[in-house]
Order: sequence, then C-alpha cells, then structure tokens
Amino acid sequence: MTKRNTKSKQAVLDYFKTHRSGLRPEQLINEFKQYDKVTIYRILQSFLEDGLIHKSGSEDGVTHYFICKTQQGKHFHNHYHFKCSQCEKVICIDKEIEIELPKGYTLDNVNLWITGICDDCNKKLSLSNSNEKDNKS
Amino acid sequence: MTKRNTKSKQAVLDYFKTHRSGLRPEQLINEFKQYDKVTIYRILQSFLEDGLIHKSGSEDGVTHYFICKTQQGKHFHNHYHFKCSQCEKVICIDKEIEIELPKGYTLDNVNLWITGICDDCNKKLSLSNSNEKDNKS
DNA sequence: ATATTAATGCAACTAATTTGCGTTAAAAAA
DNA sequence: TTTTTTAACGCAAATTAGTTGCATTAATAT
Repeated sequence: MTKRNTKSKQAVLDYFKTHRSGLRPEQLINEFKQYDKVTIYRILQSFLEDGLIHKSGSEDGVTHYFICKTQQGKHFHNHYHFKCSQCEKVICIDKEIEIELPKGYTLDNVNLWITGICDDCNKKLSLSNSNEKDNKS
Repeated sequence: MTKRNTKSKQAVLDYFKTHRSGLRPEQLINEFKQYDKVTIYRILQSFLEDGLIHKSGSEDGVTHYFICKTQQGKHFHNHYHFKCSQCEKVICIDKEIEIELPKGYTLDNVNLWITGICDDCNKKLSLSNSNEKDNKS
C-alpha cells in the first residue's frame, strides 16, 4: 500500500509552509506536543523520502530541515543556508554558487552554511546604536 | 595558571599534522586507545580554544576537526571541505569562495561541504571500468 | 461496512558527547 | 632539587539526539 495522509503529517507540512526558516526536530517536537517525538522523526523521514523537504547539518552539528521549493528530488548547488547569529533563524537562499574543484575531482552535492547577521537584525542593531548615542547619560 | 603541554596533547597534535584529512573524534579515540575518550574530547576542546584546529559538521551530521593552516583565530571564507563518497576521506581545500548575500545581510563565517569523488578514486574507478571491458566473460 | 496495513505511542535502546569527582603529573615556587 | 599548586586525566554516570520493537489505532482500498 502507498503512503497515507494523516493529521499529524498535514500539521507538520503546514508548519513548514508557514515558516521560511529551517526547522530543527527539537523545535517541531516542542511545537507539536500532542504527537510523540518518534512520530515527528518518522514524519520528517517520510517527507525526506518524498522530496518534500531536505536535510542539512549546520556548522555546529545541528540537523535542520527545509521545505523544498522545487521538488526535483536531489538538491544541488543552487542554494545555501544562512543562519543569523542574532535571531538564530535559518533561511534557505536560492542562489547559484560557483564551485571550482581541484583537477580530477567530481562533484555530487554541496552543503553551504553561512553565519552572519540578517537584514532585520542589522536594522534593529543600527537603530539601537543610534538610540544609545541620543540617550547617553 | 596557564595550559599544560602533555604527552597526550602532543601525540594528538602530531597526528593532526601528519594527516591532511579531517578527523572525527571516533577515529582519534580508536587511534589513541591508551587515552580515555573523555581525554580526547577535552584535548579537542582545548585545541579549539587555542585556535589550533577548527570544527565542522559534515552534511550528514558527523563532526570533523581540521588543523588550522593559518592560526588567525577565526576561519573565514577561504576554505571548504570535500568528502569523497568513495574513500570517505575528508580534506580541507583552501580556495576563495565568492558569496553574494541578499541586501542587508552581513557575513561572519562560511562552512562549505562538498561531496563527490576525489582524484585518486576517480582514477581507480576508470581503471576498474576499463578492466571490466577487457575481461568480459 | 470491513479488512488491510501504514502510522502512531510508548518504552527501551544506541551513539555521541558531557559532567562530576577523586587521582595524577606538569610546571611554578621554594 | 624538592615541594606545592592545579591543569589534565581516568572512570563512571548523565545527557542529548535519534532509532528500534511491538502492540494499538486509524487511513484507505475493497
């Protein structure tokens, strides 16, 4: 028999769709307390198999899942992950990356994580900086 | 008091120096059975603090450690990690990567993992392929 | 409606890493 | 060189992330 559509799967998929950012299993487990963590892991596994999401470990070793914008199975060198070190949000940015490998090397897959400050946080930071200047005691 | 130089630390550092490839804790634990695994983890932690090595999680979530060629503390966008899916070796390749971030985003750190086939394995593969052709039964 | 079996919940397990604590051994001080 | 100080060590136990087994529940094909 084929796969089944269940409430839990639907709920998790909806959650992915309303969150641009990458999601950690732990986040989902907390968000969906009504379901067992095993169920969450199995749902993620199932979505992976269906090519609905993709998985990537951040530089500090934490697994993140991302909804796939294009469902072409594998995800090649046309996106990367950005983690804001201020708000901790992770987003998946679609942009071609130029990779030049040494002679004789061939490429299968690319996993690129960038840490930095996102636009929102940069704006907030520059705002609070100028406030500090104004209100110095 | 400051940090101490011990036999175990020296041995692990030497091991790093004689291995171009990235090392997993598990590998080191096996290599240095004379030391407790906790000691290995603490040595790695200590080297990290001293900027002697850097840490990076591969796309399948396995932590790897790399000796730092330049000891300038942080490691910025001038290297990436290549894992050969044939021989499983991981090497750190120094090569500038062009990263173009969306407007308003600023960059701290880059962690790039590439999976593919290395030069050595590609050669072996093409060799065994041509042998197959010659010796077909 | 009923039968089939995918999906679930719970408990227990595994692997990777960390913490606590008493002991050992670098290296600073005597 | 000997003594003292405490960083580093070894061992056991804890923690965290993720997995497995199995009996039960609920989608869905008949």
